[in-house]
Amino acid sequence: MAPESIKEALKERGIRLTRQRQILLDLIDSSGKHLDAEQLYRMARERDPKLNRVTVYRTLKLLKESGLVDELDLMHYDGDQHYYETRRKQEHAHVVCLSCGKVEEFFGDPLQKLRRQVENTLGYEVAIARTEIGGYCPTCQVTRQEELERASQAPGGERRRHSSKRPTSRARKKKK
Amino acid sequence: MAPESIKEALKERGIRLTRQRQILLDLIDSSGKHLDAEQLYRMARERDPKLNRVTVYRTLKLLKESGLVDELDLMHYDGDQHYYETRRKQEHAHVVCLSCGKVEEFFGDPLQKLRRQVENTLGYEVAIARTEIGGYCPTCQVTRQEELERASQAPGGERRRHSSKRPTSRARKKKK
DNA sequence: GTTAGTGCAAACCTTTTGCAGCTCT
DNA sequence: AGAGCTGCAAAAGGTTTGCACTAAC
Repeated sequence: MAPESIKEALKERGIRLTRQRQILLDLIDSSGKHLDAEQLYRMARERDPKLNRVTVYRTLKLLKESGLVDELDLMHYDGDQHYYETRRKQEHAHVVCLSCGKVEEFFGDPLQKLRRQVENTLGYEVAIARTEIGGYCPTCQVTRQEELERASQAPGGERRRHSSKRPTSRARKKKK
Repeated sequence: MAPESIKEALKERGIRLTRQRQILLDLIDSSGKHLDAEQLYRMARERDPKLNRVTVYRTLKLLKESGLVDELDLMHYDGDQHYYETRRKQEHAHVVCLSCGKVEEFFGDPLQKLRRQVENTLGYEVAIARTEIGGYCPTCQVTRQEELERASQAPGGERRRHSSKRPTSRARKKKK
């Protein structure tokens, strides 16, 4: 959605287009990435150091409720925060690599079919559909394969193979 | 998945089957509903008043990492907590009514196709797929229609129509 | 007897709320 | 002028962590 039409949409709803909201709208719309509230807050503060974290949350809530942005979880790969993107023409799924965290988007007819089938078979009026897929990207599949081999060769390396997990989100957070 | 095979799977991994875990496993597996950590905790305490909330979280984390249960958000309809269900044979989507909170499950080939296409076109090894759909169930569609009509007839009832939102999760929480 | 798991208290991260003051229209 | 919005401080909700003790293998 073009920045202009977003702003139009807000005006139409009697929602004021304040300086803070313009900054946030710009950031979400132009970044092209999936930003969470904290990242958005940091970026916004570069343009207006007075802008408060609370305003970020309030704006996001507003945009979400107005259907202008979509809220994502991205499989909680990096913690329990939410990510945001402007709602685009085409429905798409988000594919997250559980090993390196890369996020890719998938467009394809199964998504449209899914929506239609839910409407037809369950009689729902679908407002929003979110599909998130966790897996391993081509690059990380190789790495993982090597790790598994190494583990099975190591002495006593059979039990508890699932404990070779990456640090938790909290742990990673602190390191930053 | 039958309780027995879950327990087998754990034993295989060298994970101890403690009294607390048996209780929780039983609850998740037999309830048939989508329970969150807090509900699970309350129910577990009825069987063992000493069982701690932390144990619930730790057990859920363990089961999730072992791929024995799936974690859901259910569109955050009722807050930001997570819900759990034992991983079943058939992949399915969760359809949440944004008005009454009812949750239905949808099985259908678009889900399998989606998975296959992501694997083929992006080259990912898919580990977990989660599709959540928010919408309005047949019953609530009627109610909603009436509300919209009433609103458009009411004096000055045009602007800010999106503010006719239900109370936030936090607000609802307090009422309980 | 080890090692893994538990309970308790305290911390943590993310998000929301109350309220006084500011600002768009 | 007046509703709407912001900032600040404080709280809340959900979840995790550190550590001493206990229980499963």
